[in-house]
Amino acid sequence: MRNFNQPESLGHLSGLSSRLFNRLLTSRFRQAGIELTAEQWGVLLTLRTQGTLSQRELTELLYLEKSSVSRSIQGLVQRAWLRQITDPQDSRKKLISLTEKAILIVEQCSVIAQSVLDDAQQGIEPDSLSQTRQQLSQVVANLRRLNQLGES
Amino acid sequence: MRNFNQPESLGHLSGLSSRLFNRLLTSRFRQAGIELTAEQWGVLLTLRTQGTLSQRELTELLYLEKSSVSRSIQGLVQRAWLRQITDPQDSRKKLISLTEKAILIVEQCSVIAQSVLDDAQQGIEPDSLSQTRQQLSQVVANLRRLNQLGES
DNA sequence: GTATTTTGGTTGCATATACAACTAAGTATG
DNA sequence: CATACTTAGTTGTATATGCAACCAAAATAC
Repeated sequence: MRNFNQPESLGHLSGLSSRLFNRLLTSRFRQAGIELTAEQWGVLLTLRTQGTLSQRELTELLYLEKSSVSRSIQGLVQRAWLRQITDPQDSRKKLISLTEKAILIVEQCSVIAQSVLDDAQQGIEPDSLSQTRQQLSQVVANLRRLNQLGES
Repeated sequence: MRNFNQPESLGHLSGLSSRLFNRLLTSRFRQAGIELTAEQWGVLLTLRTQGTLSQRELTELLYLEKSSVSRSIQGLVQRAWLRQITDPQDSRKKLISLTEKAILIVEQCSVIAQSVLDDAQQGIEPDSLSQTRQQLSQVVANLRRLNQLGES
């Protein structure tokens, strides 16, 4: 085992953190009467800030496989939170946008998401917090590059 | 939307980081001829450092639902990487331990996991890295507490 | 202008995860 | 001791995710 230390590794910590964030977020949505998973929330929020997007654009912004995005969208379309129309310019593309219903929900969910974030970051100095975000972004950038290398 | 900023939120960053870590880890395992997912690796490593554990103990260490652990173990037992024996003292409990085969694999995988970690952390000062780990641990602790509150 | 390649999406399949309902075994209460 | 409660695990169901194989439409090559 040498000096490999699981509980303190960034891989382990980020996984744990991600899972716990998602659990809390989903549970607070449910408390508010909104049946929405953390992942679906990510899709809705991205569309709210970016406007109409093709599925491919969503895969790049969320850094997910196209199949994952495809299925996530199927569910949200069924629940009438997303509209999916074929691009008249390019009939391969499907343009995804929020319905009016979803826009209202996103407003509510934003407040909840902010509360989760605030609660999770309790007791941490804003300065060191922004440094942490910066480091994590660097790690994410490194990993993106490394994952892409593997693909070629 | 006010000032809620998705791409920089810790929730989003940790999710992204976790997913990318797992992808890279799995892909390097595969390159080394080892069919092992990042999650299964977490189970094996925990057992390697902690020794024999009941499934309940594993759920606490990994902070997973008992059902997730149950299924993960089923797969690893089938592949003869884990032994699962009923506790003679308490026949509800199932004691899980690594097989000899798995111990050898864990050795190989430790090297790979360390390389992933090193590569991911490239370009970050060791000092700020340890600070980042500390902050993330604090966030995880906060989230654990908050999730538990919701349960009661 | 057809043939090939690339691109955008979907579907099949496997693992991961949570939650809820369930079973079996041990513990506690009267 | 019998009933109730608690604990350890499993199974059903739903979503999430990745990978590979596939389809259809667009772009490129010749």
